[in-house]
Amino acid sequence: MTEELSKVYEPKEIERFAEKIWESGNYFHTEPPAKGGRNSTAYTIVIPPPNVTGALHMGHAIDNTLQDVLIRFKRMQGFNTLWMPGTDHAGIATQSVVEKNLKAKTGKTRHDVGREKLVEMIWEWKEQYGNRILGQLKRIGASCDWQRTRFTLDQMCAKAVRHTFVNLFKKGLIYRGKRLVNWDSVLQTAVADDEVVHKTIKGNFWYIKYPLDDGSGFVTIATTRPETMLGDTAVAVNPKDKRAKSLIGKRLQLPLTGRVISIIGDDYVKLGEGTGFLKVTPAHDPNDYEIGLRHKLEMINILTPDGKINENGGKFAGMDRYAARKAIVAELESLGLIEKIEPREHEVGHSDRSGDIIEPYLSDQWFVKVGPLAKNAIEAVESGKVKFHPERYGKSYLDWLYGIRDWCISRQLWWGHRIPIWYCGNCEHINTGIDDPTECEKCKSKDLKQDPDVLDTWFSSALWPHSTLGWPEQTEELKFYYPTNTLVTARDIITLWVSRMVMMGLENMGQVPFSDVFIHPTILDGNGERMSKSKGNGIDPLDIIDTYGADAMRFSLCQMTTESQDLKLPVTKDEHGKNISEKFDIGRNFCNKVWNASRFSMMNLEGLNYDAFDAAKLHITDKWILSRLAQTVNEVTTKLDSFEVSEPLMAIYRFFWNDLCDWYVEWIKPRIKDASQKDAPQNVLAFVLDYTLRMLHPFIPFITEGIYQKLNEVAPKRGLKGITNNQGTNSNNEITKKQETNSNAEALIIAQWPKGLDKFIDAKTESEITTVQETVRAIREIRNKYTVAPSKKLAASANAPADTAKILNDNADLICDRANLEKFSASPEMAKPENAAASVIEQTQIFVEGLIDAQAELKRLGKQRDEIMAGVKGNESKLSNANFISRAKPEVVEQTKQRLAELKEQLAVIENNIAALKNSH
RNA sequence: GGGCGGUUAGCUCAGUUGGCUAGAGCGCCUGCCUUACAAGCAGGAUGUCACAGGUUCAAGUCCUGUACUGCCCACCA
Repeated sequence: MTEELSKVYEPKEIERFAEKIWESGNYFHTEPPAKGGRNSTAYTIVIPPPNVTGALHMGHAIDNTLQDVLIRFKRMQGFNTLWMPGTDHAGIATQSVVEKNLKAKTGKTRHDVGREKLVEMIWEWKEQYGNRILGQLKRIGASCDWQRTRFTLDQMCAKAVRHTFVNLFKKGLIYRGKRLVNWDSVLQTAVADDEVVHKTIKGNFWYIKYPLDDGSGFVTIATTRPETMLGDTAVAVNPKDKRAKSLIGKRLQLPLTGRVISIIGDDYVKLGEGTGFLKVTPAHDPNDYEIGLRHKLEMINILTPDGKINENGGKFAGMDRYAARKAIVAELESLGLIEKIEPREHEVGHSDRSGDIIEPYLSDQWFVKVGPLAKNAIEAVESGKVKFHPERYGKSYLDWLYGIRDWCISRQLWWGHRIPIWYCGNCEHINTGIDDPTECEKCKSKDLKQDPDVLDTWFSSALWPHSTLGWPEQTEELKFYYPTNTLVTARDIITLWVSRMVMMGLENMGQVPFSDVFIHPTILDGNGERMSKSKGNGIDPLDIIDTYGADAMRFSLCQMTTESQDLKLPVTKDEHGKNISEKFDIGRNFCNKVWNASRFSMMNLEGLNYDAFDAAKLHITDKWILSRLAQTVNEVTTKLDSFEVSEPLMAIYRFFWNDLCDWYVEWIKPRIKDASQKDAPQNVLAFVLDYTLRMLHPFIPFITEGIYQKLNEVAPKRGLKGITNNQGTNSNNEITKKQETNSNAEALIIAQWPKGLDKFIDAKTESEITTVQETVRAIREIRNKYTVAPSKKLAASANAPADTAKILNDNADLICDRANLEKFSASPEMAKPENAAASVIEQTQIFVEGLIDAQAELKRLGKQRDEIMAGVKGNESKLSNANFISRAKPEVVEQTKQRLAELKEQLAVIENNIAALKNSH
C-alpha cells in the first residue's frame, strides 16, 4: 500500500491491510470515561451471541453486518461505542451435538463417560468452535471489542445467573412443581413450549371400543395415540350429550389392562367432536391433565424417560412407545375392539433440537412465575421505552407476553448453569445461595445434595445485556454502558430472547436493556425456504467473502435490507463447489468502482496544495458536486438514525457513481491537468472523496480504510481552506479523541462523520447543471440513434428561452466535453439548420447537425410525439374535470396547467419538425 | 384455529405523508477496449403494479373481499 493503488482491486489484500491498521490502533476497544456515569456519549450494542454449536451462516452475516454499520456510524459520530461480543453455550444444542459425536466415534453414550467427563468434552468443543465463530465475525469486519468477549457460561455470566436465580427464588418467583412438561425422549429432558415445533404429520385416528363393566355394550373413543390408553383413568363425555345421563357414573373395562375406569361428565368434551367420548390420560395429555385435576383422577405415568413403556404398561413394559402402539393396535384388533381406522393429518409437537416427537410427561421441574415480570415487559413496550423497528414487530412481542405461561427453566442436562439448589438429607428444607452452602440453613445438617438439573439456556441469555457488563457488581462499565442502545436481530427470537431480556433487565437493573430493537429481514434460499443445517441450504459467509470480498458481501446485504420481512438469496455452486450468487455482483461492482475512482483521484492529486485553495475560484461543477455531497450527507445521516439501511446506502451509491464519477470526475479532467486551474478541482476532489469514504465506511469498511490511508499519504493536508472548519472531537472517548487533528484522521474508522455541510447546498447551481445534463443526454441519444462513432465530433445548437440559453452558453464547454461536440451555442432565435436532427426538452430544441437520415428522424420524432401526446391527453382530461379544479389542491392544479402548456408547446415544435421533414421529401 | 407479511420489468427487489410519463441492480438489445474502471462507458427495449369491488378530483399507495404464497403463535381427542 505504499505504492500507488494497484491496478486491480484485490479484496483479500485490502482486508488484511485494514485489519492491521485497526488492530494496531486498538480502535475496537473502549473504556468508560474516567469521570464515570451513563451519559449521552455512550452507544452500546450487545451481540446476539451465536451458538457455539456450529458455523455462522448468512443470517449471522446480515445480523452482524448491520450491527457493525450502526457501531461504526456511531463511533464516527464521536460516541463512546461499545460492541460487546460473545457466544452462547446453547445447552441442549451443544450437548446433543457432542453426544452424537461421541456416539459416532466411540459408540458410547453420556452415561458411559459420566457427567464430569462429558462436560469436559463439551468445553473442548466450545474452545474449537467458539473460536471459529469469532474468526468468522472478524472476517466479516465486525468491530467488536474483542477484549471483552464473553461466553454465557463463563465466570462473569455464571455469577449473574446465580444472583438472579437466588433473588427470584427468595421473592417466590421461582418454584418447583410436578407438572406436565414437554419431554424429549432422545435428549431425556424437559423443553420449553417454544422449543417445540409443530409439524403436520400423517397418522391415524383409531376408534377403540371400551366395554361397559356390566356387559351392556361399549363406548367408542377415538385417539391418535392408542398406546396412551395404558394410562387412561377415565372416559369423559359432555354432560349435555344425549347419551350422558345414562352413562355418567358407569364403569368401563379398560382393554388390555383389566383396569376398571369410570365415565365422567366434563364440559371440555366438545359435542360432535370425534365419537363424543374422550379417553382421559392425565399423565400424558395437557387437557386430560386439567380434567384429571378437576375430577381428582389417578395420574398414571406409563413412560420411561427414554420413551419406553414403563412397568405400568403391563406386558408392553420395556417396548418403545411406537412399537407398543403397533402391538396394542394389533392386539385390540384381534380382540375385535377396533371399530375403524381413519387416516388423519394432525399437528404433532417435535423437539426443536432432537427432532423427536415430544411427549407430555409428568415430572418435577423448576418454573419461573412470569406474570409479574411479563407485566413490566409489556409496559416497557406499550409506553415506548422500548421501540421496535419496523413497528409491527412490537405486536408479536406483546401478543406473546399477554398469553404467557410459567416458564419451565430446568433441563435434565449436564451442559449449562447448574441449578443453585441443595436438598437437605435430614429435613425437607430447600437451600439456595449465591455461594455453595455447606450446611442446611434450617437443621445445620451437612448432608446437602445439589439439584442435578441445569437451567434453560435462555435463562442466561436473558441476562446478557447486563451480565456481560459485570452485574451484579456495580462496575464502571455497567454504569456507563447500560442500558444499551440497540438490539439487532431477526424476528424469530423476539419472543424467546428479546422479551426475556426486557423482563430480566427490568427485574435486575430496574431499567430496560435497550431502547430500540432493530428487526432485519430473514435470509431464505432461492426457493423461499429458511436456511438450516438439516436442509443443507445454508451458505457460509466465507464462501461469499472468498469470491466477492467482505465489503462486497456487506454492501449487498445492506442494499437488500429494507423493511420487507424476507430476503430470497438464490445461489449456485461455482467450479470449486463454493456458493455464489449474482446478488453480490452489485457490491463487487461498486467496490471496484470505488477502487478505480480512488485510483484516478490519487493519480491526479499529486502536488495538491491546500493553501492555494481559493473559494472565490470555485467552478460551477465544484459548487455542484459540493451541493450534491451536502444533500447526500443529510439524507444518509437522517435515514441511518431511523434504522433505514438500503436507502442511505443507495443514496451514496447514486451520488458516488452517477454524480461524482459520471459527471464531476469527467468534467474536471481538463482543469486538473492545467496548472493554472488545478487548485480548486484538486482540493474539491480530495475533499469530496474523503467525505464519501467516511459515509461509505460503515457499510464497506475495509476498502474505504485502505483508500483513506493512501489518501492520507497523497494529500495529508486537505479540506477547503476558509470554508470547512477542521472538525475537532465531540467525545469523551480516549480513542475518538484521536480524531482528526487537522482535517483528516489517522484512520478512517475514527474519522468524524460528515456534518455541517449545509452551506454548500445550492439549488440554483443544481438546477443549472441538471439543464446541462439533460442537454448532453439529448445529444447523446441522437448520436446513438444515428450510430455516430463515439470519437466523431459533431456540431450542435439550441433554440431556447433567453435564461436557458444563457445557462447553456455559459456552460457550452461542459456540454461539448460530455457530448463530444466541436461547438455548441444557444439562443432564442436559433433556427434549425438544414440536415439537423432535433430533440425537444422543456422549452428547448436541440439541434445536432449533419445527420440527414429523414426516415430515422421521422421514426424518432414520431415516438417522441406519441409520448408527449399521452402526457397532453392525461393533463387535459384532468383539467376538463370540474371536480379536479375545485377540489384538488391549488398548487396541484397550477402545476398541471403549466405542465400542459409546456407539453403543448413541445408537441407543436415536434409536429413542425415532422411536417418540415415530410415536405423536404 | 388466531396473528403478521408478501404478490410491481425475464430474475431479485425499491417505491416515505395518495399527485408530473412507476424505479434500481442483474439479465437482454445497439454502439464503444475513449489513459481510473469491459467488474467499465454511452444509449435502448421491457409493467393490466395478483384479482374484484369501494373511497377520492386523483389509488401501486387508503378501505373491503377473493386467490395464491411465506412466517409466527396455538393443548383440540
